[in-house]
Amino acid sequence: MSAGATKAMHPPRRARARRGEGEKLRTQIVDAASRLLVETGDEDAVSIRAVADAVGVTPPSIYLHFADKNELIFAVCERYFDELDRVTTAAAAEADDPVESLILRGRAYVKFGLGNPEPYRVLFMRKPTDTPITFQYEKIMSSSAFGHLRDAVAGAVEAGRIEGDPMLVSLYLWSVVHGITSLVISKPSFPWPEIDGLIDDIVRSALFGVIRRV
Amino acid sequence: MSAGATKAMHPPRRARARRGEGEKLRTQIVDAASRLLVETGDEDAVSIRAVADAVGVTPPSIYLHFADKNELIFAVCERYFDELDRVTTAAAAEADDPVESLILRGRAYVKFGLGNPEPYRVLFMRKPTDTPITFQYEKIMSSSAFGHLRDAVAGAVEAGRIEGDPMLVSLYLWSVVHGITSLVISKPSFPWPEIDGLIDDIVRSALFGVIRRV
DNA sequence: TGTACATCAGTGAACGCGCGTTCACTGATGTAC
DNA sequence: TGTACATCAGTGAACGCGCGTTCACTGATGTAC
Repeated sequence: MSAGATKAMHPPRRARARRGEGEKLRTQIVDAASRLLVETGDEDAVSIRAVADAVGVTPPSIYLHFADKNELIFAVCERYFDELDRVTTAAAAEADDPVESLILRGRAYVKFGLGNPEPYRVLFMRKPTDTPITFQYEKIMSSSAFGHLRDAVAGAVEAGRIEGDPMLVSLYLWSVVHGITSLVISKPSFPWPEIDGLIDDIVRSALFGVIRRV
Repeated sequence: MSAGATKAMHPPRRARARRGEGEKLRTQIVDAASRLLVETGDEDAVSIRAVADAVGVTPPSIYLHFADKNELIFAVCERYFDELDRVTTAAAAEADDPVESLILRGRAYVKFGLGNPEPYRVLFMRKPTDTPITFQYEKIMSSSAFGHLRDAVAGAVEAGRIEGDPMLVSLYLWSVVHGITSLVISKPSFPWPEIDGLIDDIVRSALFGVIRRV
């Protein structure tokens, strides 16, 4: 047994950035943290030490770019939040009909969550912390992704396809897609039916209801 | 400054149980853990040490009744899970009409969650752990509270008031109530409308849909 | 063209913390004789 | 009625762990003169 082989293998030390390129490390840190979050599927695995190790630097280097761990996690969140907005917007654009577009948007939301369960958990299922950062994050929440949903709903209401207050309907639809997403993430061993069919069924039920009309 | 006053005040040491009454401690431990969970609103605050302290015993005593921390948390979960089943069943019994009964059941579910946010989080928003215990818990999941919902939905379908597969409709309704409950718990700083009205609106939308019928 | 120097991009070692868990033990209490 | 003893219900002290964070430092690199 050769000495050192039993110890954890470190990736090669990262080459020091050239002068004026110190900001490169920041991006690499966020990259590594995102990768760790997805690969381990465990927020707790994204520790300062683990991230530093993944990048190939020492833990104190993280503090050259982030005031504390929260700020790093927040940077990771921001990325996935933007990505969620992108995929739902893209999906919604696939249909001209406002109702069909909402269905596509809902489906894309759930699929994003199930495809990125740990990021989704961090974004929407975590305990709210008491930092000002989190407050900003809440502001983001109420702008992009949710804002686009609200606009789409408002359009459907104006077109006479949906009835109700656009804000309330949007909160309702968000609840539905978040509900199934977070349940499947939290309870993978529950005997779920085939997932694509389930998503479709739920999104349609949300719009059309389940009451039998006589 | 009197010596000792600056240290954390310990509650009086618990009197040792009489012979044959060792099981009393078990109940007291679960009581204390539940209380801690609710009072601190933070699962992480429910540590072996904190629970032992709250009961008035030393940490190793916990291991006289629970194999590990997981088993203790599970005992606490079981309690709240039973309570959830109780309150939803009671609420549903308040109406004869099957649809109205479902509305009451849904409302009670959300109110239970918002009234016990940290227990609700532990029950339904946690990461699934890989212990056999958790598997049992999943079995419980599929029995009592969810089982009662499914029975109620099946009844409404048989009565011709609701259409669809009872299992799918139940999953759908669960998604809706879980969705709004968990969002409000996770995002308290989101600009929610008045909560009772919101719950009612969402539960009704879930049943009747939001599509305008021409 | 050469050299002193400020600056930048990090490093190495350590801090204190609270955690779950283990292990050998103790002292009160009921029971057998 | 008295005493030895097994059992029960705990205790006290310690273990190793990984964590976030801090602090004084180093060594390469570009720039001014």
